[in-house]
Order: sequence, then structure tokens, then C-alpha cells
Amino acid sequence: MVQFVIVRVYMSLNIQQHICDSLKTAFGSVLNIDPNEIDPVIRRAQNPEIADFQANGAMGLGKKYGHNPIELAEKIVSVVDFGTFADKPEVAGPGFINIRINNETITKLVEEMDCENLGVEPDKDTHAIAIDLCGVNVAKQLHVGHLRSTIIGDSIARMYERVGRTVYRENHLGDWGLPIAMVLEQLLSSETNLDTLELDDLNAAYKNAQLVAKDELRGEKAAKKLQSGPHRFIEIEEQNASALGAQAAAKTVLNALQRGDKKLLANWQKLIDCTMEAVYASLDLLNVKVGPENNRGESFYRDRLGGVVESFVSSGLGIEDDGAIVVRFKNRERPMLIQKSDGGFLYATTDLAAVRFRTNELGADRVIYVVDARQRDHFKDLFDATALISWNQTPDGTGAELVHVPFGSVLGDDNKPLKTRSGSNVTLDSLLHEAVERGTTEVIKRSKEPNSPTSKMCDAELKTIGRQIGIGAIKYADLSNDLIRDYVFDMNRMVAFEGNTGPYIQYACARISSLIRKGGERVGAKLVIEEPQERVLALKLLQYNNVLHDSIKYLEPHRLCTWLYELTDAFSAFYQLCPVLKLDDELTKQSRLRLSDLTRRVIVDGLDMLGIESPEQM
RNA sequence: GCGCUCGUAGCUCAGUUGGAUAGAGCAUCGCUUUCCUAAAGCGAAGGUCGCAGGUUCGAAUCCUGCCGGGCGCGCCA
Repeated sequence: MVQFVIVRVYMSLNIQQHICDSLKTAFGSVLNIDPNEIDPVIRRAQNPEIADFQANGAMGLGKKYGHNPIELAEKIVSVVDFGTFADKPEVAGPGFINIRINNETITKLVEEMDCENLGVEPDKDTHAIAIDLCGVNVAKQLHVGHLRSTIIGDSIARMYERVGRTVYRENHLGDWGLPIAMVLEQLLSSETNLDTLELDDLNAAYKNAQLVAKDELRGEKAAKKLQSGPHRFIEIEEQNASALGAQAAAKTVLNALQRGDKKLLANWQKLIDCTMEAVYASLDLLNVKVGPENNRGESFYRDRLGGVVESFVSSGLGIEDDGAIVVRFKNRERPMLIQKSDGGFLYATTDLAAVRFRTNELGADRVIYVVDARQRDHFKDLFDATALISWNQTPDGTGAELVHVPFGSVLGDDNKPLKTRSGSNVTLDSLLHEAVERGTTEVIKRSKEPNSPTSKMCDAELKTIGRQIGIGAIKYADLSNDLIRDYVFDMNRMVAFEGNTGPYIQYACARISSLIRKGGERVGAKLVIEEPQERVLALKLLQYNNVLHDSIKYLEPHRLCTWLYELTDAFSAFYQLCPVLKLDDELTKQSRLRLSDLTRRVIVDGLDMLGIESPEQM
């Protein structure tokens, strides 16, 4: 019983935390101040030859409390008690404290990590998380723009779920409003059969509707800009007469929809079904956990929009301006429009309704918007408006944090936003199929090698693996960069089995699987950490929990990617220099097999949070 | 015009939120190597961290001003 308690306490400690606490105590006693106010600035040491961790706090604290930093560091070193974790640290340079963890501790910690949850601590916060992702528009095919929002959002969701949070993936469909009404009007007036509707027909109608809308807008703007006299205005109106006619017809349709016209609503639903059927197929191929259950689009909020505006108006935050209702902010000129002068609502209105739903009804204390960086201003307005009206809290009064995760564009090799040769948007589907094809080509090529484990596989098996590699390649390439940056879509680099790529990590993982198949699992074998490569690998593994929580904290999946790549590298060095299968020393052999298997499970788990599958052979 | 954002090796990118001599992978050039292993390995070269100031014991990182690229700016989403 006693032992059980000790084990529990030990497990809840991670190395870095333990070092930090010990040093806080040491600094506190030497400087005679409250240890809790001290930050010893613990970092992983850059050079493993020198140390495992370093404490950089002596410099700053020495300065602050009038001590020579080197002398302070030496005093700290002489009094600090790391218990069994580490031996006496060393002082270097201007006051760095270098700490080396002893092998017994590393061994013990790795053994503790080697359990079902792989040392990942659950999040203490138990509120839900809402993630706005994908953002598909009805009547519109998914294109590259949706790729990033979907896979980044899904990855963040998976990371949160991994630490025990409930996540609502919110697919905020563009399924309501004038654009959809225009498409519907066009299809109805051309007497298209909605039951045999194809997505291509819808797309064409959507594009056409957008052109018409743009024409009207351009005409109005041109007229205003030129300060045109009445005759000039009439001229433009004549030019856009048909456009305006279409607009008027669409508005009629929209009105009928909003009134709840049953027949029209049924037809509207057909547009959605037609669109979503194709969308789900793409999302499925992309291996993301987004399906019909995640749909909560603009139409879901349609009856709440009036209330949103009313709330703002009655609290004095929404004021009338030129016939429209706007919300103004103290520190900037730009207002946020929440109601048009014709009484119509805007996307800002819907987003406000969605915020309130997510915080108040879903109980999310973090609402995350994975949306293109170009919408930064919109989200700044949205979040500030939310704060003004105090909708940024859950029902239990917990403050809800609204975060925009902005991401850059996918570029073609001309460094411009990715387009097809004819200049149109690249559909997600074509991109994914190209990736699958490239992945499959790689797998088939490798299966021709007689000593490859895939050499006896049938076509269907090879195709499955090819899909896993191709999709993994583009997802990893996307997630492994700092999100804010644009990146050039280069399939050759993405599917390469060398370098910081998805396939490289998958391959390394498959090879460990192969090793385990030959050597057998060694659950519970005694670990022996002695060789430098074993030590480096073990220390790397022990960072898993911290890296994951940092990736979540900063909403940066590329941290996890970088670390997985480093882990894979550490394993390669280990596998290169530490024999396993041919060892006669059964103890070391079992230990190494266990270390390998733990590495494999961590890689599989890590890749899973990126939405990437880990084939056992490839 | 105003605002946001990015700028790191030839190329593609990291850089642990202010720490030691700025790191990887491709590509280049050398040298080893036929092995328990489904991957060859090791090394070299390559940098004014866009530029100039400032803060600091200490700056790629924070502040200011420039330069260059991208993006956004009232009734579209």
C-alpha cells in the first residue's frame, strides 16, 4: 500500500518539474526569499555532451538581488538537493548551472512511462473545447483552402482529446443566406432536376451566382467612386439590369426560405445533401474525424441573429450608422457591421451567435478558429465584440478564451496561390488523389525488392498502404511548418523517404514493427540504459508529455512534428550502433526490444494526433 | 494612405517564448563501408539571422525606424 502511494507520487513528477522545484528551494534559501517567486529558468541543454538540462536563472536573479552570478550559481550548486534524480551539477560560463540526470533515474522514469497512456498527463481543465474548422460552403467543392483548416483543426482536436478534453469539431457550413438563395433560384428557374443534381452543376451555379453578385457590387462602387450624376448611374444600372433582376429574384427566394416555406426548404436540403456527399468522401479519404455530426452551419443560427443584434442594441453597444447597425471599438476606426441597412444579417452576426452558443451552450472555455490568416481583422473584431458584451464565459462563470489560429496559403511552384494550369482553384479531391497515386507508386516500387516485407502483398494491400503514405505525406508537410507561413506545395519533397517528412517517420516506425516481429515483444523486461545512444533515446522519449502539452498550449502541431522527427533520428542512431537481435546477452536484448517497442508506440500515438496512419509494413 | 504579417545556409525549414560556438534535411564536395537490421555511415564547406539604431550581463528572439515580399481595410463570406 505504501509502495503504491510512493509510485503514484513519483509518476506525477516529470524530470523538468522536479529539477525546477529543487532549484526553487535552493535559490529561496540562499537568497532568503519565497521559493514560489523564483523562476530558475530550466531549459533542455542544447549540447548533450555538456548536460541534459541547464538552469539559467542565476544570472538574472544575481543581478536582481545584487549577487555575482557565478558565485550565486556556485552557492546554489552546493546546497541544491535533487534527491536521487541527479548528481551535483556544475557551473559554467557566466552562471549556467549544468545538470545531468543519472542513468538509474532515466531508467526508472522510462519504465514508468512504458504504460498505456505513455506518460501523457491528462489536462486538469475539464471544460469542453470548440474548434471551428473546415468551413465548407454549400454548392462549392472543397479546394486547397479547406485542406489546411481541416487537417490543422483535426490535429488540434486530436491532441486535446488525447489529454482527455471533450472536443466539439464545429463545421460552420456556409449553408444560408443570399449566396445559397441565388444558387437555388438559378437552379429552380432553369428547371434543373434537383434529385439528379451533380456537384458540378451546383458549382457552376455557384460561380455564376458569385459573378452576378460581384457585378452588382462593382457597379454600385463604381457609381459612388465617380460621384456620378444621375444619368451615369442609370447607365450602370442598365448594364447590371439583369444582375439586379437576378438579385431581386434571389432575395424573394431567401425571404421564402426564411419564412420556412416547406417546399423550398426541401429543395434547399437537396443542395446540401448533394454538396455534403462529396465533402464527406473527401474528408474520409483525408482521414479526419469530421462527419455529419459536426455540421452546425449558418442555418443553425438563423433564428438567433435577431436576438444577437437586439442584445447589442439594448446594451448600447450596437448603434445605428447610415441605416446599418455597427459595433464600434475604442482603439480603432473600423467598426463591425452586424446588420445591414436593409435589415439583413452578416457573417459577423452569425459568428457572434456561434460564439454565444459555443461558450454558453457547449460550455467551451477555449473556442478555436482555424481559419485563413486573411480573416485576422474579422476575428479581432469578433473577439473584441464578444468581450464587450461578456459572452466570453461558460455558464459556470469560467472565462472563455477565443483564439484565432491563422494559417498561411498553399502556393504553387510559381510562389503564387496554388492554381491549376487553367487558373482555376485546385480541388481538394484532385490533390488527394495525386497524393494517393504518388504514395502508391512509392510502395509498389519498394515491393519489387525481394527482401521487402511488402513483396508478397496483393494490390489491394499495397493500395491501402499507398494511400496511408500519400495522405500522410501531405498532412505532415502541412503540419510540420509554422502555421502562419505560406508554403510551396511540392509533392516530390513531401513523399520523400528522407528528411523531415511523414513517410520517413512512417518508414522508421514500420521498421521498428519489423524488428519487434522478429525479436518479440518484451513487456515488463528490465530496462538497462547504458550506451550513449540508449541514453539519448530515453531522454528524448521522456520529453513526450511536455512536448504534447506545449503543442496544445501554443496550438502548434509543428512542435509535435519536429519532436517526432528528432525521436525518429534518436532511434536511428540507437539502432545503428546498438545491436539487438544478434545479442547473446539476453538481458540487454530484452531491454533494447522494450525500448524499441516503446518508441514505436510513441511514434504511432504521435502520428495519430497528426491524423497520420502508421502502416506496419510499407 | 492605415493596419496586420513574413524575411535565418544555394533550396525547404527548425530555433524550447531573452541564454553558451544559430541547428536540421535536401543539394554540393571529400573519406569510409557489405553489416543483427527494410534506411548506408562519418566528415567538410556553406550565415552581416533583411538593414540601422536601442534595451540587457547576454538579442535571430523584445522596442523604434527604414527596406523588401504577402495580405486586409462598412453593409460579400
